[in-house]
Amino acid sequence: MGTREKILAAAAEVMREQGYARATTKEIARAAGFSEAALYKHFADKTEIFLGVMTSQLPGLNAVLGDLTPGRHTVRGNLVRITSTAIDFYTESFPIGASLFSSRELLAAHRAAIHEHGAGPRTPVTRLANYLRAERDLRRLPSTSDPDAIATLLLGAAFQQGFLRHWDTDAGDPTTLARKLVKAVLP
Amino acid sequence: MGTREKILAAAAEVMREQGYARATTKEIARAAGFSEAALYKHFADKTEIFLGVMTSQLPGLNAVLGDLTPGRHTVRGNLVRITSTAIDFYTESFPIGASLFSSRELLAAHRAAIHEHGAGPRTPVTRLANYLRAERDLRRLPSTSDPDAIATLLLGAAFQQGFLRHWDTDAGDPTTLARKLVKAVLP
DNA sequence: GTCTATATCCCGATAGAC
DNA sequence: GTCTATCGGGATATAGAC
Repeated sequence: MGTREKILAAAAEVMREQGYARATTKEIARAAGFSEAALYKHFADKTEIFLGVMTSQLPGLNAVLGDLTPGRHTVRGNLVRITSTAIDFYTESFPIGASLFSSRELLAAHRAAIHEHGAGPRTPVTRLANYLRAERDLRRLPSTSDPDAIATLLLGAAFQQGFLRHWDTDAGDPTTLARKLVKAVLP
Repeated sequence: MGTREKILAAAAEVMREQGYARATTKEIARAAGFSEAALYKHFADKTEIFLGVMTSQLPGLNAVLGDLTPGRHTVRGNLVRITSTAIDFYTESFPIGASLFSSRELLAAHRAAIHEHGAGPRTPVTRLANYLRAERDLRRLPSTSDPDAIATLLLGAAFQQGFLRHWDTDAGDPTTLARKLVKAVLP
């Protein structure tokens, strides 16, 4: 693992554990085992470090969404798996994502950065809705069901769980909850 | 409005508009029309100001939930109104709520403060679920429906919308979305 | 109660040696 | 590429006059 990667991993760890306010260059450097000056040989400024964390250190929800193949397994099973994974994903990324609201500049910089990748926080919802539309076309979902609404509901609930799990540490098993939620949207 | 209230209102405004990082004592004092020293005559420290904002300046979702009376109006109409209000509520409070993740101390302090009031971020979900249980007992909901799941889905989706609306400013009308979501969870 | 002025600290970022 | 040392600035919080 190169210096750059070590710095990003350390930054992600500090942000998760201590919050953005404590994620100072000094603290990141200490956690990475380098001097502060070394950070600035690999990144232009602190915002660039933060953007690097967002794009490379957060676990991928998209990878799991990519495995979704219409017609394979059961729709219900696929939705449970996606919802459960989404709960874990949002739980992990919530503290770092929330840091975006520390400053308008950070939010704007991040928006610009990921806009270049053509992705965004709505992407998972869109992809899940597209999958559901395909299943509906295959007659594996009633023609009356609303793919967009179902995707919004399931991933929205997963998103909020990501927040709530930092509040109550004693939240239940993601899969158990996912099963209940899916049952409520699939007739 | 007393000095204390002016300070809290100014602090809330700055946090919403500029983010927590820019919500410095200097900036809050300027927005409130006082000196920085005046802040410390009314609050012990900056954390106390933040806690005051959280408890007194955020709009109440609970007030609307209190208006819910099982058996009155239609279940569908009630759910649309709650969901739509929740979208607005979460949109307004998201930037300030996200600031909680700036530091572990802030999160811990806030948790302790609202624990005394016996409330928390799960309260709206619980109250909505209780309302739905009552409607189910009145046979206005199928006996097979899951009140907890429906409440989690609707308020979860509203919560995520609160975030997404800060990303895309061009999000649709809350009521229109609320109607689609409610339709998907009510058979 | 509110002000001006200041103390103290620590942040992000850079200079320059090796 | 990495270090030590340091700068300029701005943060929270306080002292003391009115």
